[in-house]
Amino acid sequence: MTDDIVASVVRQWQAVNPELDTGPMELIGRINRCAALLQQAEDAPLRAAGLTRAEFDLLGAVRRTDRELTPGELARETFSSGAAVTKRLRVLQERGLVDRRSDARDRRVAHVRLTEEGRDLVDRLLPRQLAYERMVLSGLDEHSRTRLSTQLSELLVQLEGRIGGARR
Amino acid sequence: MTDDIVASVVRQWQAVNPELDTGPMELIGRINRCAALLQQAEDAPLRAAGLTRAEFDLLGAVRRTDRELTPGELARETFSSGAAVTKRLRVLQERGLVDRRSDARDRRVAHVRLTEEGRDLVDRLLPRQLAYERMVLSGLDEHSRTRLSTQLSELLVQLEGRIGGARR
DNA sequence: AACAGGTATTACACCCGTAAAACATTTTCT
DNA sequence: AGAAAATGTTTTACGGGTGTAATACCTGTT
Repeated sequence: MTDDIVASVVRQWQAVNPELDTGPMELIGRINRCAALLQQAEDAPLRAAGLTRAEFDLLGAVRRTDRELTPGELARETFSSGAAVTKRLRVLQERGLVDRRSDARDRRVAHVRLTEEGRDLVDRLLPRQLAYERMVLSGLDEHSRTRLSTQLSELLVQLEGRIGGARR
Repeated sequence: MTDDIVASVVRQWQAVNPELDTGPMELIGRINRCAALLQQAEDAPLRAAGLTRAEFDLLGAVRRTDRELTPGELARETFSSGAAVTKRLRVLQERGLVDRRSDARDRRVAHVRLTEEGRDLVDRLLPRQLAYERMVLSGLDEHSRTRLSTQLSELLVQLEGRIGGARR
C-alpha cells in the first residue's frame, strides 16, 4: 500500500509533535486534496468550451430545474454570492447563453432562462463532461465508487445539518 | 435514509434527461460539496487568529518540516503559485511571523523560517484547529471516519498518479 | 405617507494565477 | 579562461473572479 500526500504530511506532524491528534486531518485533508485535484482535472473540458466551472454550474442549475430562476435562487443553488451571480449573468448574457426577463408583478425580481444556444451548449457539454469525469475516476472500480459515494453522503448529510444551515 | 443535496441535484438531472449517466457526479459532487462545507467551517478558528487558510498552510508547512524552506519549496508544498507565496510571505513577515534568510552560496534562493512568535502561534493554533475539526466531524463515529479516510486515500493515490504529476 | 423588508446591482478591496521581469548560477562554446 | 547562452529562483505587473458592504429599487404594511 503506497501512501498519499496526506499520509506523509501527517507523518511529519507526528515526528514534530507526537502529542497531536491528527485524526481529523487525515479525513479533511484527503477530502480537500481530492477536491483540488478533481477540480483541476474537471475543468479541462469546460475550458475547451470557454466556460468557467462557476459559469457551467450556473447554466446547469437553470437547465436541470427546467424553469426560470431568479438571481437570488441561482445564488443559493450554486452556493455563491449574489454579486458573483450578477456578474456571471452579465457575461453569459453578453455571450447569448442566458436571457433575463423581468417579472410583471414584482419588478424587483428578474427571471433567468437559457437561450436556445445556452441550452444546446449545456446539453452538448454535460455528457462530455461526465464522460471525462468517468475517465478520471476510472482507477476505482464501480463498487468502490458507489461505496465511497454512499459514505460521503452520510458525512454530507451530517455537515449540512451542522453547518449548511440554510436550505432552499 | 435522508438524502443530501447532491442526490436531489442528480434526481433533477434524471428527470430532465434520463439518458444521463450521472454516476461520476454523485462522487465528485459529494467530494466538492463536503470540501466546500468543511473549508467554510474549518476557517472559523483561523479567522479568529487573523489568518487565512492559505497563510496557515504556509506556516504549517514550515513548522512540520522543521527546517527552513525556500519559497519555491513552499509553493510546491502548499500547491500554490510562486507569486502567491511571495505575497503571503511579505504579509507574514510584516506581521513578524516568518523570517527570510538569504543563502550564502546561491544568492538566488531565500530560506524561510518561523520566528519564535510564528512558531508559538502555530503550536497554539493547530491543536485548537484540530479540536474544532474533530467537533465538526463528530457526526461520524470513529470507525466510519477511518473507513472513509482509507477509501479516500485509495482515490487520492489514483488521482495523484493520474493528474498530480509533479511530486517533490 | 412612511417604513420595514426583500431583491438585484454596483463599488470596492482582496486574493490568486499567468506571464513577464530581474537577478544569479551553471553550462557550453570558442 | 572568458563570453555567451541556457537554466533556475524569486519577485513584480497585470487581469480576472469573488465576497462584503453600500446602493438603488420595489413591495406590502401600518
